[in-house]
Amino acid sequence: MFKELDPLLHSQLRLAVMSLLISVDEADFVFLKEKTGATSGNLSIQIDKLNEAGYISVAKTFKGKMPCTTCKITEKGVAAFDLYVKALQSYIKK
Amino acid sequence: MFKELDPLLHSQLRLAVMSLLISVDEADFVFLKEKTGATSGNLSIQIDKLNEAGYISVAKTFKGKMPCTTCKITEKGVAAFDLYVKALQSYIKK
DNA sequence: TTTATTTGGTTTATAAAATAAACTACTTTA
DNA sequence: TAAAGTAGTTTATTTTATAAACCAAATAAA
Repeated sequence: MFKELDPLLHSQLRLAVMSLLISVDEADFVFLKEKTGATSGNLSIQIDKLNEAGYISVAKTFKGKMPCTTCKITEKGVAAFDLYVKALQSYIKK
Repeated sequence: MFKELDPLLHSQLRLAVMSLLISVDEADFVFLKEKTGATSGNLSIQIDKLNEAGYISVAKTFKGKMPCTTCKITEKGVAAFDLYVKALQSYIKK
C-alpha cells in the first residue's frame, strides 16, 4: 500500500539540498544557503547528516583565503533520492 | 524556488491518512490502522492533529456496542493536500 | 462465574528533528 | 587598530514522531 519514506530525505531542508545537488552536481555552502533560505546552523547540521549517510560528499577547501565547503551528491544519494520520489508516488497519486 | 511544505502534512503517517481519506472519503480508526500499519497510539495522536487543524472531522460513534471513530476529510483538508502535492513538485521534478 | 483475551482507543514517556542563538576563527574595510 | 563581515560550528531549546504502558468495555474460555 504505502511505501516507506526514507526519513533522511523526508525533511524539507535535506530534500531541498538533495534536489539542488541532483541538478547542479556540485555546490558550496553559501549557494545552498541562499537557495534554500536556511540558517547556517540548520544547514550545517543537515549537510552533516547527508554526508554521514553517504548521500553526499563534502570537501572543505578555500576559495582564495575564505573557507569554502563544497557538496556533491553521490551515486548512493541519487539512488536514494529516486527511491524516495517513487515512494512518494504511493501517497500522492490520485 | 522551493515552496514551503505544510509541516502538518509532511509526516509519513499523517500523509498516509490524508491520502486514504481523499479517496475513500470516510474511514474508521481500525481501517486507517490496518492500511497504514501504524500503532494505535501514534494514529490516535496524528488523527487528533489533523482534526485540530481542521483537515479532517472526527466522529465518535458506536458500531453495535463497539466504539467506532470515523474520520472524514474536510474541504480545507483537500485544499491543503492539493497544495502540499504542488509544493512537493518543486522538490522532485527533474 | 470469574478470569483471560480482544477491541478500540488514550495518555505518558522517550527519542529524534528542526530551529534559533551564541560562539569561533579568520578577513576585509575604515 | 577597531569594527564589521564571511563562513561556518556548537550548544540549547522547542517541536515531532514513535513506542510503550495503560484504560474501559466486550467477548470468549475454563
